[in-house]
Amino acid sequence: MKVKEIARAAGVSPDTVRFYTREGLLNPARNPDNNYQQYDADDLRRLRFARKARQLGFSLPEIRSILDQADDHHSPCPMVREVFEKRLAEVEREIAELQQLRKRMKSALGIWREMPDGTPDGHTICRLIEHWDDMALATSGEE
Amino acid sequence: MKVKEIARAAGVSPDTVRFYTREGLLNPARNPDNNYQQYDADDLRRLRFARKARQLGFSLPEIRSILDQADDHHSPCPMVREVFEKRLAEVEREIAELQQLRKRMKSALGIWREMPDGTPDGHTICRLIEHWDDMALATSGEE
DNA sequence: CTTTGACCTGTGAGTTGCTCACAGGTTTTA
DNA sequence: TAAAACCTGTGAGCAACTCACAGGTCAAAG
Repeated sequence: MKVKEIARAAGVSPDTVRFYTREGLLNPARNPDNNYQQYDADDLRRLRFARKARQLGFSLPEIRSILDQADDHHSPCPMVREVFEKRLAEVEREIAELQQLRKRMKSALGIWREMPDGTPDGHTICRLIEHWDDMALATSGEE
Repeated sequence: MKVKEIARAAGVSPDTVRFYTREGLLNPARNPDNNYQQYDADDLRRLRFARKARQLGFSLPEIRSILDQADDHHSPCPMVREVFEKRLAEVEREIAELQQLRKRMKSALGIWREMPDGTPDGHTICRLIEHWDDMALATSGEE
């Protein structure tokens, strides 16, 4: 398979395929005639795995190390579980944060809507953001 | 106020203050003696506004234009409301996505825990990610 | 047989919102 | 008076791509 073909098969852009190749996640062979990259079914599996892992929040270095360990045929990935659980906790934190944010935004919008003139204009909103002083919200505990 | 002072007053790092200054969000005067930046109360208000707006998801260019318009004393920000509502929709989409993700992750973890050997190891998880084929999940509709 | 168009190659830069590092000037403190 | 702590501007680094560029290759059409 050439770049475009594997890209299509995995549902990503050719640029992404090239990028992953650069980053060492994919190790295609070469066509000696024209020096084109030649991906095989295993590359496709790796690529698909990578995409799924990305969706779960794994970073490219993490994915690469998982893939590399799997390649070495010895204990595939003892760190994966840990990362997975860490990621889950992170996702939950993100959700909580966003829900807080949504609540604030909606209530602001509600307040604005109830205001004398009906729909609030940008002017009003500017002032409200400016005086939005009860906004402690997830800024302190960044990592 | 000098950099460190305003930074502290707004709860950000001096680097951020400098960055915002570079980007034109803050227009401090200069101490002619030593060429140090001199921020005043207005800068502090701008900075605080900027931080709050950032937390609401406004981009720096957006914030700058809001601030600039407010400076010009003419109609401060008619686009703000629109951006605000767009942002709210986005937040809700993100929440939905993350909740989907969490559901998947938890159910996977649940399945793994129920498995014969009790706690799943990395090995198992690798395979499961690999075969996680029902994962259509918010990948298609990126923007 | 040549030309067009679609594909391939590698590399380098742009994106966002900071953060960090560097080299040197200034001010404060001991 | 010398060290520590601050200030200055600038340039690079981060993540995960995406896009652009200049040039090589290939299939089919004229």
